[in-house]
Amino acid sequence: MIKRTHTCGELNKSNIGHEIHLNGWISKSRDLGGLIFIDLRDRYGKTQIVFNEENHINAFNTAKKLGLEDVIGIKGVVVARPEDAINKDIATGEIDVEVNEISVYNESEPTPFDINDRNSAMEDHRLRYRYLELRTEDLQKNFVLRHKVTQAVREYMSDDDFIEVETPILMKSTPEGARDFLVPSRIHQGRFYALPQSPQTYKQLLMVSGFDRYFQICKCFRDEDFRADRQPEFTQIDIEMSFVDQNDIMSMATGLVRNIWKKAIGVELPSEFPVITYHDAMERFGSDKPDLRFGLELNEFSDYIDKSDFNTFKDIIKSGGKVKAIVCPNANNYSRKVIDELTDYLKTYFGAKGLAWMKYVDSTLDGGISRFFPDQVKNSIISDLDVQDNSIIFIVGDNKNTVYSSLGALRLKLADNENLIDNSHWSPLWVTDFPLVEWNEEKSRWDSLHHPFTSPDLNDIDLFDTDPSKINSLGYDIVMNGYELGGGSIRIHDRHLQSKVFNLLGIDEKEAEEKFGFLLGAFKYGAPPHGGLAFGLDRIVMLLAGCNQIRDVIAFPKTTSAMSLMDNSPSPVYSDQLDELGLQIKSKKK
RNA sequence: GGGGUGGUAGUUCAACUGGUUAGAGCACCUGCCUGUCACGCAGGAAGUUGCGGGUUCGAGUCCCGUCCAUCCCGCCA
Repeated sequence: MIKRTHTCGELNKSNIGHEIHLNGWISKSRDLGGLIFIDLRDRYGKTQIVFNEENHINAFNTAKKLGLEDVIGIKGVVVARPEDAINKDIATGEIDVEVNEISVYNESEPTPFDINDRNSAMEDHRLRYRYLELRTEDLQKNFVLRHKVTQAVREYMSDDDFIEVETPILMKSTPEGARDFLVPSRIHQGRFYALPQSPQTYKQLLMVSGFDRYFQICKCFRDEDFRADRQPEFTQIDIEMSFVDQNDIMSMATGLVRNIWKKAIGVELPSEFPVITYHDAMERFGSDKPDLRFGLELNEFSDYIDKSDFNTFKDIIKSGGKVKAIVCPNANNYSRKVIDELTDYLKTYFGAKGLAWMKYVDSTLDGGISRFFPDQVKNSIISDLDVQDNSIIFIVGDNKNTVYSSLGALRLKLADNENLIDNSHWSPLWVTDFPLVEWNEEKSRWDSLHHPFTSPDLNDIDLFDTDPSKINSLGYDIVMNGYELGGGSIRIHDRHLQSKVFNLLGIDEKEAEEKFGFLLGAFKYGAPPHGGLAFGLDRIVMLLAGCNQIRDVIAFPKTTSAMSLMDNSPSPVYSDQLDELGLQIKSKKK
């Protein structure tokens, strides 16, 4: 083998005259007859190597037969390019390597798509040949970035006295929350492990063990339906601390995020991130993960409805609903057709019953539902909401959640339409004061908003018996540009409080003992006050890389139906394997 | 579980209102070419139109079913 003395990204004028060796893949070849130019590529860059019929006939004849993506090693001499042949676009563009010896390690069949152009094939095709897609410059960049992020995390955490502890991948199944991936036990037939949805209980136990400051970069598994930013297995940066309050955790995590952004992409984030309550986030942005890179805030509109003749909305308010409005510029962009499309979008996806509107053009509030408002009320709307000329006001009235979700979605869509989002801008924030529980209509019970170990605000204990919906939790989410980067909470470390919460959630003592007995047991023996949070690593890298799908930063991702197209998993297994596990497959339901 | 979009040569796409032998770029094969870098020129091979049914004289095109991919809603403590 010809071992490389340099990579394909580093030779330049200073190497002229040197005898060097390179290894790499053939990225492009240009055969001019007696002269062949080849772009040789490795993960560091590309170097143009030249085969000349007159100088080195053996190497030349070998090169004649080469195809794209063949892997070769060469020996040659670095030479300056003629003045008019210099390529300023690449780092190695001032030199060539004149090849005098070549060794072909592996010839490539024609590749299923063009390695120089990642978009030269559809995604399912690229996923089938993921190892080739990973050869593309785009993806190589993403994984270098991902490495920088994990390095930045380990450096920051380690410098701050955190230690990384691994927790089990085979653990106890707890049917709360997401659906578990189950693993059958051979030794204990009929029993199952679950893959962790997160190391939540383990990290709390590590606090009881006195580890004080723990972190881990670990895989988590959730068997739910998938999206552009959700995979069945994903990576969390998992963190837990003892003897701290919410502010301690938030300031540590702010520092971590700042360090990641600085080390990975050289961006200085502000030393403190804005903090907004869950209630305000929903009221102002219709989302618990608002994108603060632009305005278009939601405005309260009920007062104007009260003074109008618009009975539909009046009735909604009477029955406990809400009416809110967004003021959007460039009313001239919103023809009847466009408005209808927006309406359909909100109806289809967010359960809105309609989308009301009025336009403010030439100092007149007109069109849509404007005729229901007396002039005086129109004037208040214009001044209160600071409506500029050529604006359109979109109004939704419905139950609280529908108003939030539909106007929250409309806000994002309008920002996109109006090009209001500065993609070079980073806008982090904390969202705090989440409700502890929410009412599950379907199952007629209270569900945790975060998880059952989240501490309620101790000032709200009285509300357990009066109005559980008003109990705040000591939970917090960190949000960047409209994506949830992570979240966490102060945990309950007191058995009695934990029982109280279980009780509220309808988990009786027997069930609690069965599911979480090991954790409750640990709390008998000196559990320190503790809390923590977890970040979605994939999502962080996705944002830093400027991608909008998480698959672009996971080396071997699965499809939205949780298939691995490359190795065809999940796949059937031999009946022997099932027998050993004591399992039998039911015939598929039709 | 529900909705949208897509599936045609190795690949990316085209093919009007259902109508001749389903076309083009890149890749591939053959030949020519000593300064290319999207090299150029000449020629060639390459198709179960995702799959299964149906309507029709005739289906890539229309209808029904199904599979796959993707985006979204539900779901994701």
